Amino acid sequence: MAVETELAELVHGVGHRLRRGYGEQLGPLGMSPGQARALRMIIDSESPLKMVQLAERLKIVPRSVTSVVDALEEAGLVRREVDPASRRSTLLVTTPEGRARYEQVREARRRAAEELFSVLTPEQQDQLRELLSVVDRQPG
Amino acid sequence: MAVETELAELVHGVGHRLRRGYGEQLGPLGMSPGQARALRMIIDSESPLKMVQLAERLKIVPRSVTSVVDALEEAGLVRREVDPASRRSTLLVTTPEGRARYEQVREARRRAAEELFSVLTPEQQDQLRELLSVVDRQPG
DNA sequence: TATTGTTATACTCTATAACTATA
DNA sequence: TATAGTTATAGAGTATAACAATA
Repeated sequence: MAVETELAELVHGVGHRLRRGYGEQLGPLGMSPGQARALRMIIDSESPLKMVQLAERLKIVPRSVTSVVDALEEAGLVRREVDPASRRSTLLVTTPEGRARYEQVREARRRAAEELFSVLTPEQQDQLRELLSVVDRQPG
Repeated sequence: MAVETELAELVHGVGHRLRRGYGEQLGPLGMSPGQARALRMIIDSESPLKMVQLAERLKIVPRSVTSVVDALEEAGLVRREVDPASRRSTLLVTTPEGRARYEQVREARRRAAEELFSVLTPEQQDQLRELLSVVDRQPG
């Protein structure tokens, strides 16, 4: 097998393990990984995000963001507010419940990642992060 | 952000890029990445695979394999045959078209992976493969 | 009783296209 | 006319549960 394709297979495998583990940790919290990821983006943002901005950060199309935010709003974790600066924009603001839930989500995420990557020494984790950063931060 | 969760984010991002690139390469061939992956497993196997065995190798449940194989069979790339050794088992055999198509699929896969990982030197690619192997080959 | 595969169903993640409201 | 978001729809990938056929 070509060197590159083997790498592809490994990324696939590790990603699979990650989703499985994270999903299990997340299950009791009643959220999907995608919802948790969106909640994180919303909370981590300095200023309230618009739908389009969340789409950009999640690297998905605006229509797909609508579904994710619907779920978060229905769960009472975020609210949609009309942007005072332009009525066609929606601002996403977190509720106290959303922020509380996110603390649990972050802990679940930490546990899942630690479980998976603890086979590596801290130095190896650094190396891995370095290499993946190069791949993930190239244009395109 | 914790070291581990940052790693999780990077694996997610690289996986996303990989699926996107591979999907684009694969589009003209009329196959999804999942179908291509299954076809590869079937062809790479020494002896004809049973459905359960394919499920194990793809790390998905047997029910999910049924759908993938349905698609491959409908496209004329594989055939289901009754196992002479046990009538409740199904053997998966490739057609000449399946094997020809796989050559194209493999080339598409090679191009997608090369495009993504060519920002790394060959030595870095080795390193990355080493590290990911450790993570992916742990039990669980 | 255990194994193999399937029917039926559903959830997550994501997309394109067409439309509405606003700018 | 361009932008922000939504309704409608679809497809890929995966799962659980119940069941039939076979062993």
